[in-house]
Amino acid sequence: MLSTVDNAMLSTMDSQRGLNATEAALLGLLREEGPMAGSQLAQTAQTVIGEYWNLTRSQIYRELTALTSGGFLTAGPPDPRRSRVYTVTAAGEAAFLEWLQAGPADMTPRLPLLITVLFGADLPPGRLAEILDEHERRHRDRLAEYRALDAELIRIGVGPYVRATLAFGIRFEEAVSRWFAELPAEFRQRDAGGGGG
Amino acid sequence: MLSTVDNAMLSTMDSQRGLNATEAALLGLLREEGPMAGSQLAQTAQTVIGEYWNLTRSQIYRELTALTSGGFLTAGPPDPRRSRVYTVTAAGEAAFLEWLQAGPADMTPRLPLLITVLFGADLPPGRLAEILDEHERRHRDRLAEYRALDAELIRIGVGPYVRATLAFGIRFEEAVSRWFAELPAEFRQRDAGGGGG
DNA sequence: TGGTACATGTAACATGTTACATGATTAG
DNA sequence: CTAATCATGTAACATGTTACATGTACCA
Repeated sequence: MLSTVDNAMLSTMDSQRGLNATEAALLGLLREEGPMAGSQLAQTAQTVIGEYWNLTRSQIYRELTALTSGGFLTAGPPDPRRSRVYTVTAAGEAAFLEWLQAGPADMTPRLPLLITVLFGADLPPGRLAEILDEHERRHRDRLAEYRALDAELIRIGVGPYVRATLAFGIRFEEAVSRWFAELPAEFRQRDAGGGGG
Repeated sequence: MLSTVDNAMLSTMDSQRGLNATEAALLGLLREEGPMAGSQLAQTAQTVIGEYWNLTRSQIYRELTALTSGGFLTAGPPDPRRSRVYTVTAAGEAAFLEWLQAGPADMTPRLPLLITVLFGADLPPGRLAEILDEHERRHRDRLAEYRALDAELIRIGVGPYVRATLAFGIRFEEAVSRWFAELPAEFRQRDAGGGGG
């Protein structure tokens, strides 16, 4: 046996495994924006990648702990509110760059709305139209937000990489809007009579 | 105490909780296509909803077990390969219709490619172009498949609900293609010199 | 100085993914 | 009849989500 490290120890501080996309994103943000605490990172992540990468505060805290015990981060001393500032280590930087270099996975689609549409014939009259209207409104609002944000990003002279990710959001929402507009008219028929009974 | 049912019992056969989108989809498919075994259902699901709802065989088996113990399905006797045919019960049908009526959740985006693009400046020269080319190719292929499939669905006279879900896929892939085409030219620059080590 | 609302972090739970075990079919 | 391969199902693990506990700052 060359190594004296046992399995129990490895399970606590497994430094060797690759990152997942969430961990990579957090390391990348910490590296770029500088050291910060969990709650700040949560806010930053929501702003910067929230549009296309869903994550929760809880998840961030867990990942910070795991990344620290893996040697990818160091944690500063806790302040009065027991929050600590995390800093990317050399190993963390290497792991991040390795993840980046390896290339992203394919996306795994999750569109509950399309499940509803697929079984739309099983809905009572008018209900599908309600659902579609509601979702169409949300997407229209989001498209407007994205466009406003894009104008703002251009104004303050932000770089092409951030703008490219926002451009994706815009093209996506445009496609969704078009899809809504092209749906068969019968999908959008409200329950005309108010159906007594 | 009005009820004599204790907690241990509820944890085994909790019939009351609502469905998630995966369970609803499985019930809907079983209801529409008729009773079938786990492996058949896995194939059917992949074909019918795989485009916009990612799921694995394992997940299907687990959900079938859970739905059965919840009273939403009944399982037939096992055949030589210990596969059983599952049938939707009245309670299962009610739960499915209830999920459908309540309306779908918003989608939670997960686009690893955009994480890579965001940090694209940290990649070695040419690597981002490679990654983009690879993903663009995959999406172009998928768009072609969807279009062929759409023509086929029209030919065999399939209903408007299924075609609406496919239409979403087509509009989405068109948007993705357009986004790729509009990316700044510098993102697509391959490593020209071959960079001597 | 007490109380209320909010911020922060934690732990339990639900879901999704990967890796394995088992047995049946088929080729030799 | 035996071995290899494939189909099917199971169980362990990783990740994501929800609900809770703790304490701090602000306000009366």
